Amino acid sequence: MSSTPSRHVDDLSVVKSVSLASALVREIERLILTGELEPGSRINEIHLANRFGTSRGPIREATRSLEAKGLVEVVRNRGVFVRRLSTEEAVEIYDVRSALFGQAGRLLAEHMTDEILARLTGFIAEMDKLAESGEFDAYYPVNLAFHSFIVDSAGNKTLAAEYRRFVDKLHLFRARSLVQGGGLAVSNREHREMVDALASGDGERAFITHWRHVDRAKKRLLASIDPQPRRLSS
Amino acid sequence: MSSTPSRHVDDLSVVKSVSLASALVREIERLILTGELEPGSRINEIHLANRFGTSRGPIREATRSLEAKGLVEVVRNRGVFVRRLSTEEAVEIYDVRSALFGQAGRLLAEHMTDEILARLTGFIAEMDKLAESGEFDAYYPVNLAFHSFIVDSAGNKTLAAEYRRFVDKLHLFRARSLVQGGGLAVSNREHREMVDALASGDGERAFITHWRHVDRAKKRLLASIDPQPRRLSS
DNA sequence: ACGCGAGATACTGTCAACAATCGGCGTATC
DNA sequence: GATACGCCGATTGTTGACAGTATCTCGCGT
Repeated sequence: MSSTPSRHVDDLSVVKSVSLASALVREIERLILTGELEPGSRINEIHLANRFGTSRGPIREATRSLEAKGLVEVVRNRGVFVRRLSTEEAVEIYDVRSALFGQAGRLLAEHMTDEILARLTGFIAEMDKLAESGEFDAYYPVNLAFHSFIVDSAGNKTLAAEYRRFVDKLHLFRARSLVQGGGLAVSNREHREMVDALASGDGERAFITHWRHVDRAKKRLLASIDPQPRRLSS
Repeated sequence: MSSTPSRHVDDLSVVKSVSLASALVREIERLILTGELEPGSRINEIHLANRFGTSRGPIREATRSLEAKGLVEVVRNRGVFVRRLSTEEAVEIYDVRSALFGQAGRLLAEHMTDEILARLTGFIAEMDKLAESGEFDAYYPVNLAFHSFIVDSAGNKTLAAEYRRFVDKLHLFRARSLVQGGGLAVSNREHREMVDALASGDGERAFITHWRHVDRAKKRLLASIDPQPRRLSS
């Protein structure tokens, strides 16, 4: 419980330029995404208020904000609960994500630069190295950065924000490890196809490769969750 | 579709099953989308509280929710303002919308039924009739219903909700009429292409027709706003 | 022992009051 | 006459208190 005494303290006293509620949104969001507040668990307003040294007002504003973002669920007279994603919802999110990511690929392909291409190939080389040496823990963050870089470079802030929101939301799925894993070497082959398409400047081709990359991740998730329900196991 | 736009009173007394703030979100959202609260205007908490007969607390919760939805903007110590969309943002939203709508078309194509096809062709026939007889005012709502029906039938609630959110958000664009108009007869020709693709069950083809339909609307918007295209292709 | 209902409890929903901050307006000064 | 300064009203930020509701506990009856 009492871990990570690093630089993240539950103290918002320095905050003045931005509303207290806004800062609380970020903090509570962090608690949720790091798993400190587990999906399904209830959020106690008084506890949080004490923890952050504020009253319940700003806490309530923050939770309503998180509700609109889809991270928590508010039940009248019962409280707010950290949202728990069903398999169906996770799959739905994958379909939204593939659409957005494909579009990002299309947009990026239409205004590529040499510098962007260099960055992209750099990511791939790094991931190749990590995959070969078996440093799986280090692979995932680079993979994430690679995807983020593509979305951020597409030149559509709205699209980028939405994509990021759905990636965050996937953390609420029970089997988080499943959405993180994925082929590695297989995945990086797909990455190469994506970058090739981007380099060609063909928006349509870029869309397909990017869309398919996420769609395959969805299929892997489905396969690992629903393993041919033939018979009830012992 | 539980909206009864005819008789709307600023009274929420009947509400008990759902939180007051949630009801306020809907009400304020309505005020914004109907244009009663114009983009750029400031929302006075006390005025709203008096209007709805509540205190400022629930109003604040509602506005924070709307902030997360992207309908309003909160400036510390200054208040909340109805969001005003720049041309760039409107274009960005079109790119998000086309991605989502294309994906909806793909999903729908993959599980079409005769009944859905009948409904779709019904919409098109009705729009044809209205376009010919020049009833432009009646055309737009049917057009909207047609698109909504597609997105709702795709079988992905998350996708549908997001699509709807962005369509709503486009109402915050200064030249609302521009996003409503659009070829009519031209538009309905595209509609026919979309339905043909859906009927064929070819997801890829459905995606392209649906994506292109929204993308063309974006191009029309760009053309009418920026009369000299910097670079033209396609 | 077990089900059931009244009371206790803990929490959320809402409110009114207090504190802090911003913008406007008048005035003084150069 | 123009500009800088400071006061004041208006509005937001935050808080603590009160009311209503769901859940839990415990005693009672069978």
